[in-house]
Amino acid sequence: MVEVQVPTPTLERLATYLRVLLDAHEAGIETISSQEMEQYSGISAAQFRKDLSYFGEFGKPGVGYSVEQLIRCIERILHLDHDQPMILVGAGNLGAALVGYPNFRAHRLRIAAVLDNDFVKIGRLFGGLVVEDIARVHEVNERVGAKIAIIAVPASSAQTVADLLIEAGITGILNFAPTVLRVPPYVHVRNVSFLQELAVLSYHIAEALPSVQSCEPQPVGGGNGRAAL
Amino acid sequence: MVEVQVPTPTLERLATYLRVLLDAHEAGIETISSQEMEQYSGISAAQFRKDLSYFGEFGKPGVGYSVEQLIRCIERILHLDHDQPMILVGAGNLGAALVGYPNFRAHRLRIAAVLDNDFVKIGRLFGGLVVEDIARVHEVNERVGAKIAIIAVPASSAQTVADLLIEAGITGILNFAPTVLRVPPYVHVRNVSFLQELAVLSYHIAEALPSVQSCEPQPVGGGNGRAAL
DNA sequence: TAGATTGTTAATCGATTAACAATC
DNA sequence: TAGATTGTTAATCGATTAACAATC
Repeated sequence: MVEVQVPTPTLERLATYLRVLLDAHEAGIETISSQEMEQYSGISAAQFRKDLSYFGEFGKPGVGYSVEQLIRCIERILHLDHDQPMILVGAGNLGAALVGYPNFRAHRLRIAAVLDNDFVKIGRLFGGLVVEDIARVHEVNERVGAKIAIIAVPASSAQTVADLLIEAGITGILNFAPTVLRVPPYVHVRNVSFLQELAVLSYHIAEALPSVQSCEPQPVGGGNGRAAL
Repeated sequence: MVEVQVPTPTLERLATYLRVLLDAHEAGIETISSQEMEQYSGISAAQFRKDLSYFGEFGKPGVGYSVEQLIRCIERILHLDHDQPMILVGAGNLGAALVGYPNFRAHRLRIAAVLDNDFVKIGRLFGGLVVEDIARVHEVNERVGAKIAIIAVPASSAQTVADLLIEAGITGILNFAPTVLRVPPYVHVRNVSFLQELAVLSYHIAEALPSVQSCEPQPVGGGNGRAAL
């Protein structure tokens, strides 16, 4: 049997479908069609059906999908149907936002430990947890059994932290540090970069303006070393 | 002249190139080849050259790219070569992390105003800025002249906030609220969803396990209404 | 010059969209 | 049954990769 690799965009959309379905469930909607999903999610009906087709058949022709059952199925696909402990590294501003993030719980994601290397922070309470020493990550993870970790430290220490986490059994990393992590092939990394997102916006918003669209080609060396601005 | 639309993935990578180049510049490297860029960025040399080709010619065959000049070019392409004021909406945990985010400045991005609708927060200092009333966003933006805004409010109020921002002249939105924003076509939205990222990781880390890969098809109605777990 | 590396074209790959037979 | 909507296949679209002539 040839396993078809599920495209990453499909997985990303699955999370959106789940959110929309939870809202619909909340609103008392029991059945939903792919057409209605398109309206709520902004993702085309064809795309929705195609995405689900990677995992099985969940709808009934002429009727649609049971909201409740589809929620359960997507939760199972994404393994959000059981508690998922996570390790947070970095007890700074961003860490505080994450440890207090209210939406994790609905998806059974839970920050089970907070680590840092700052002795001023270690031992203190942080979002209801005692900050522990990153040097003891192995020991900590024997206790909490996390597979996923969140890196919310400066770029300069992100790689070191990643190495320690992987050694402690982490196989999925959500990386907020603006740096490329080098990890073994079995470890999955997802990067969140505010700067990248803002850079894309910055490009687009300016696009609407008069247009200094293309960058003046600037000869390397040879010339006077100044861009022809 | 047929304008070739620059692919979004290219724009995203541009931000990564810029970061790598700034690091290289910091390290005193003056010239860099696409091959070296591949090593530092994890993005293939061919991809790097292709990405740049949308904007012009920046290298010298046999030599490579001037780090300094390429930095200037990419900054210009992304319009990060001049100050960019931004409006932050939401003076909560996440807002605090954003307003204190140290990496914005290097890219000349600056949070110029913080808005909220909570009267307890309005008037208070928040990351060096006085929190202002979201209801006065138009007035505020006449002062700061932002084109980009960051939405860091609960999903329930995100759409209302977006509408107000757009009315106040915002054309680029970085949305942290887990909801699909409806905006006119000229407004660009980038969504950051921690939950989505974690959901993708959750899928992958479990993939390595024994394999409950595919979700048991669950008939809609008809049956006993229970998944065959 | 010879070696290195660019910018670009063509080939490949993968994801999205459209269409429709199957089915409730 | 007739109408609606699914799951899937084929067509389209777009992005990535590989290859190489041009050029420093």
